[in-house]
Amino acid sequence: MGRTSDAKERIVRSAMELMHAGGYAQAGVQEICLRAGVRKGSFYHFFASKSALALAVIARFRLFSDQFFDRALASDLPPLQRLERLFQMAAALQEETQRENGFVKGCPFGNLASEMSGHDEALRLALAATFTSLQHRLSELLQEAALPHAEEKAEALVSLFEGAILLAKTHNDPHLIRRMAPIVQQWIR
Amino acid sequence: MGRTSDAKERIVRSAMELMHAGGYAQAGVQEICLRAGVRKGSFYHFFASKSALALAVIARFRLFSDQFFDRALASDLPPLQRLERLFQMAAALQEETQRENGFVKGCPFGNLASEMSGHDEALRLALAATFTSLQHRLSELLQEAALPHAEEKAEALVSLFEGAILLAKTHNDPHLIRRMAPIVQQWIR
DNA sequence: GCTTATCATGACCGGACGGTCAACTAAAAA
DNA sequence: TTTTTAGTTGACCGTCCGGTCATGATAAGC
Repeated sequence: MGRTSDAKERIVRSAMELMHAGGYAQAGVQEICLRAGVRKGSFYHFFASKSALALAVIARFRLFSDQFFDRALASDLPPLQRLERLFQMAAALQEETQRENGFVKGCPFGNLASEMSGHDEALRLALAATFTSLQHRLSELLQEAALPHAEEKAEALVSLFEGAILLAKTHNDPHLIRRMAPIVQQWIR
Repeated sequence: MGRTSDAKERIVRSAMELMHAGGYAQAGVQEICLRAGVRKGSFYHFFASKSALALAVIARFRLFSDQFFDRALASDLPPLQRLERLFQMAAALQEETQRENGFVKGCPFGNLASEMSGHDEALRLALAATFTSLQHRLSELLQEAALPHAEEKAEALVSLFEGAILLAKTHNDPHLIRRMAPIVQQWIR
């Protein structure tokens, strides 16, 4: 019943772009609506608050990242080569955002985590779950490679991965992520 | 000539606390002044803008971090054990901030970098220089341990270090940083 | 003690912020 | 076709934002 609309979808897409590029605080509700072609009144028909939108944004980014990790870690290569492909693909992604925006946007989860996890518990938990998910995928990969202490090493790999993206953003040098690939190869054996 | 004052100092200290705990956007000029016991008019006597203050805050944090790295990497231990001490000390620091604030504050540089380096070039450069400084220290340490590819490995270690702190903040689990210590030992050899 | 440069004060600015609401429109279900 | 319900609109709210400025207080240098 009632009319249908893709406004909610447009709002989420708009918020994904703005929050990824400028962070949560920088992305104003007004600005998000403007880019989505939606009036602010409609925004609050779909979302109870800005932080509720952020939750939806994180969920949507996870769809992207899950597909990304599916491709990066696909079983068409030996485990350690998949790991290298993960870093190479992440580097390529950040190189692309640098070409388009002039600066490296970084990881949407890492960015929101450092900005929000101190004062929004719901967002913090959603972000933590995202990192845990990647950790589990990497842990399975390391187990497949018959490496000991897979869980702990996977945690370190996630740290290295997020840290490399953060440094790439800070130096505005996406190639930094690429330099991690051979080191990971060497370290993980 | 003219009167003297420690108001500028109080402002910087106040801003360090608030920006570390809540980030740049969350720390309002008003709130910073309130905690410093200074009226807002005085603030703009000492600082041209909020982002000028942030620059001073970063510089002041570097004094702290330089001392921190001096102690962590001091030559009273073999190189690799100094590296372990770095992670142990960082973990202890985040454990302390968690006890005091209820949540892990994370790295002041990493937090500001992910929030600001996309839209404030001066801050970005100050933050990048900070990471480069740590990288150089670690590179020298690795060279002292006669390890090849010291510069590249140092870059990876900085990534791992910052990433671990970011994950510790996201999971609100400072112990995560401690778990990196043995893995670094194993990886770096 | 007078001058002078520094610091302090508090009112004020325009605008942006997140959020609200009652009235209205339109499409799906009956 | 009528009802029902979801979606749309734009004006509006109070608050806080970073930033300004004229005026007044105070201590250092002479």
